[in-house]
Amino acid sequence: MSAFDSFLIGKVNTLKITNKKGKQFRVPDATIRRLPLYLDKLILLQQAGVREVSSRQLAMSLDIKASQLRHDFHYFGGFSKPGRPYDVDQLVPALEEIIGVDNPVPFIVVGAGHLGQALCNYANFERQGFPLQGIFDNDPDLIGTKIRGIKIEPIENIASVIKKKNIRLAAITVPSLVAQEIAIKLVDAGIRGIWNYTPVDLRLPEDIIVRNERLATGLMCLSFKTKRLEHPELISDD
Amino acid sequence: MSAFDSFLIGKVNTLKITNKKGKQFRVPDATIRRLPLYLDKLILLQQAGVREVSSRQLAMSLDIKASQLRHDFHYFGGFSKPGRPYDVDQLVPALEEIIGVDNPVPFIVVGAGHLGQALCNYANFERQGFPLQGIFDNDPDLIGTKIRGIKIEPIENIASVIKKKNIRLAAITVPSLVAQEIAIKLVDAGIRGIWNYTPVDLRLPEDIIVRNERLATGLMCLSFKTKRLEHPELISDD
DNA sequence: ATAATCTTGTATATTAATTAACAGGTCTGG
DNA sequence: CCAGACCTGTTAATTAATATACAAGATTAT
Repeated sequence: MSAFDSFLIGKVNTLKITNKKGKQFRVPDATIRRLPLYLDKLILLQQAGVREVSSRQLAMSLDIKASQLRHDFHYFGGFSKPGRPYDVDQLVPALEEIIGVDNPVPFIVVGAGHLGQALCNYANFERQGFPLQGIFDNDPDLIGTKIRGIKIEPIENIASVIKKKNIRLAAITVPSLVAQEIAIKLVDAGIRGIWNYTPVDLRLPEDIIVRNERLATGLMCLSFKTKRLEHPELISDD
Repeated sequence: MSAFDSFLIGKVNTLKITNKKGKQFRVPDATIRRLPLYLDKLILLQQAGVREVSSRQLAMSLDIKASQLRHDFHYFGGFSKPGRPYDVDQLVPALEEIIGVDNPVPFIVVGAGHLGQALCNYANFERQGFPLQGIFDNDPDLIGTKIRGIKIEPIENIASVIKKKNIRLAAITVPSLVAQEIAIKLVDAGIRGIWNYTPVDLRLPEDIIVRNERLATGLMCLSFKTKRLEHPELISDD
């Protein structure tokens, strides 16, 4: 099975990159999407004490073809000595740099409802290089309470926190009605990437990256496929 | 911007479908991925009282090309009278049937940690046709407590609930160590689709649909793109 | 030393997905 | 009644993504 999200929808910010050999490539979106999965798996291997991994092994564990993995890596160049498998301890930081998590990337969560709280409680973000630096909501009952040691602040504080801590990424889990308004506020304060959990199509300047996340999409995809496996009359495989 | 996840990784269960005109198509995975987004948007339009929508309007609101939307719909056939835009009240149930949510699709959540609780608390699943029918965990402190009126039950009860309520879909948010074991248990009890929030590559029979979800992936994609927009020397656009 | 078996990088071929183009149908205003 | 502006469904063209193939280096065993 394979991937799915808002990342599929909308204009693709095609990125060109110059690799270490000075050759220019347009990195396909499909490749960009796989980079975090490679990194994720490599970190697991690293933690397990694995020092070397071949494209074949790594690809197999991700259910993709080894050639595709090599093809993906090829855009960035030179991850291994010729004829030798990849060195995990070398590949991890290389991928971290490419993905942009070589230094911690702080982010904030705006909207501390159930979904917002869940995001805040998800400890793995920190481990994966994304320390949570602020939680904001306008509900007086929530303001002042803490999640994972971080105090929920009123939304009016957002701009000053963003500027003070130099934050670029924000997740928004606010009610639809205020989503656009808050997104603008975030962008004005310096946010460059928005992780949008609301069902609103945010209209923002072109250089702001928006990633729309829709939880139910996952269930719908599962539903589509399981339904057809259970009702073979809907499918025809020749 | 566009989509991104585990949906991209692994073998694609290519589905063929016979449309209303008796013509057979192989529905591309990319199309399947967009169907829930179409439905989602159409329901919003329906709630807003919109009766008709053209491919151009609908596509624009999703930031895709109208021709792509028509191309996607084309696999399933006849959604509109010739020359006329789509009838929202007609299209919604048609898409619901295609996606398999024309009848409610019950699901369960296994693992009631922070992430599991967040999923359970996300009210929109029910509204979108996925009523939550059970929450399971082995933590004695959690068993018996309620989330949205649903009591957390011990994992040993899973099989009987699945069978009694005829459940096909399950989300798992359990610790990695027990993920494979629990997945097997679910499949044995009748689960056909697994929404996997653990970082484990589940090894299951071929006819079981697995959708791997990785939260941090979203932040990584944002990070990759914002980093390159902020450091133009990494990009070269000609 | 050399054959067998690993490995990666990369060019080529194949397949999939997206976009464009357009034949007809509908509707509105004049 | 006809022109212009919509509309969809469908095929064709284009572009993107994936898979194959293989040259060349490394390693191991004999």
